[in-house]
Amino acid sequence: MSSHKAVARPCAADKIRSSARDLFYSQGIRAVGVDEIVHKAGVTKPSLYRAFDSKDGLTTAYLSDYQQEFWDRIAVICHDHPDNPRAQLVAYFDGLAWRASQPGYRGCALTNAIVEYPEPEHPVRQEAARLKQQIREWVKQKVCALSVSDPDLLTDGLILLMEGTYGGGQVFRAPGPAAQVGKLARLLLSS
Amino acid sequence: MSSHKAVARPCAADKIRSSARDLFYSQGIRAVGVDEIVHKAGVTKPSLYRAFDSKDGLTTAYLSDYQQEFWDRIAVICHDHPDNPRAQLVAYFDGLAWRASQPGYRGCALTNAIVEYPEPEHPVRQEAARLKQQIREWVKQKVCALSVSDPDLLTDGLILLMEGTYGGGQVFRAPGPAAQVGKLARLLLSS
DNA sequence: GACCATAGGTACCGATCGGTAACATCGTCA
DNA sequence: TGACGATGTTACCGATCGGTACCTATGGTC
Repeated sequence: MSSHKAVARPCAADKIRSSARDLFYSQGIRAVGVDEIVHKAGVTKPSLYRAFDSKDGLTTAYLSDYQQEFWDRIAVICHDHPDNPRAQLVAYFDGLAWRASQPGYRGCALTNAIVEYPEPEHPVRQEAARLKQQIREWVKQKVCALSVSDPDLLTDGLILLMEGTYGGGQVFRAPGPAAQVGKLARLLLSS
Repeated sequence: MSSHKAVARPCAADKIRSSARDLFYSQGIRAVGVDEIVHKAGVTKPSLYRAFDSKDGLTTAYLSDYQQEFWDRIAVICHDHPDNPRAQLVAYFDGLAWRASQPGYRGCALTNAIVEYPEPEHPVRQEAARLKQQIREWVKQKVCALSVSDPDLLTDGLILLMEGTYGGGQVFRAPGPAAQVGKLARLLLSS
């Protein structure tokens, strides 16, 4: 990647990505203007449009960055529980329950983006849906390694628990139903 | 209410509420301008601002209308399954699974509004959160009438399944995990 | 018919939006 | 030194946003 040099002196594009990541996640995509993004990043608007072709282009980059954070968490979990898909799934849901109980939790950036961009042909929505499908397939793969009676139903149940936490974590004040998602995932996994 | 006369000659406010309901739900609140709303309603902008003090005021009215549709569905279900809270819950989740599998499904208007308006003090968000709390209490009340071992955990599980269906129904193409929410609710109810 | 409240229509406002043109400045490396 | 690529500066564009002033038409009451 481009991390060992970029950390020392982050270029404008990186500062913009970081600024957009924080603002888009906490305030929503449509609610944040490009002026606010470049101001927080300490750069100017032409720098944004030199690195990204449009606000939509920056938004898809934001979704990609957010998804990378997901895979980073998964990598840590898989490292902590090697060759134990059940423990990996449980660890993810325990971490999710914790994050969803923190102040400022705003759910999943991909789901939120799909809510904000309902048009099926919109590039932001298509990218978010594509990345979501990858998550679904990761869960399905882990469930299939469990040799349960109905892996498809269990996968669907875990996905609904995840999405429910993304939504319920924003909707209800802590401690909300999202705090119990670890227990509920265990319940589903053992039935 | 104001239905028996309003149907014969719907006043401007009613036409605006109906137009806003369709546009806000299908395209999102921030994505729809007041010009589009009044154009679809066949009225003009001053009529909107005579009936509502602002777009936010119209939006909270939209959320209230949407919530009423929820209570109407609940009323039908309770009429179909009197004195049987378990059957009432199951019937709701079966209906939800069906709706979430229809084309154009966009989840819950209240949850979507909270995603679109993350600021805690925003009146739209506060109204949506207030109405959501009513739903949570309805579920809790039904679950408590069931005399199960851990009613709080079951309530949280059912809420997460609901919210998961709202999100997952938009994110994944049919047939997605949302289609299984009826089975999964039964599974949770019998454990 | 005189009167009045309510609703609709036309035209417009200032602010903000995403996006761009043209030019100055800086650091790096040959 | 000189050339170059990346960034900063300033000013601007057309479109769209939420919201409003002003006038006219309508319907009911006395």
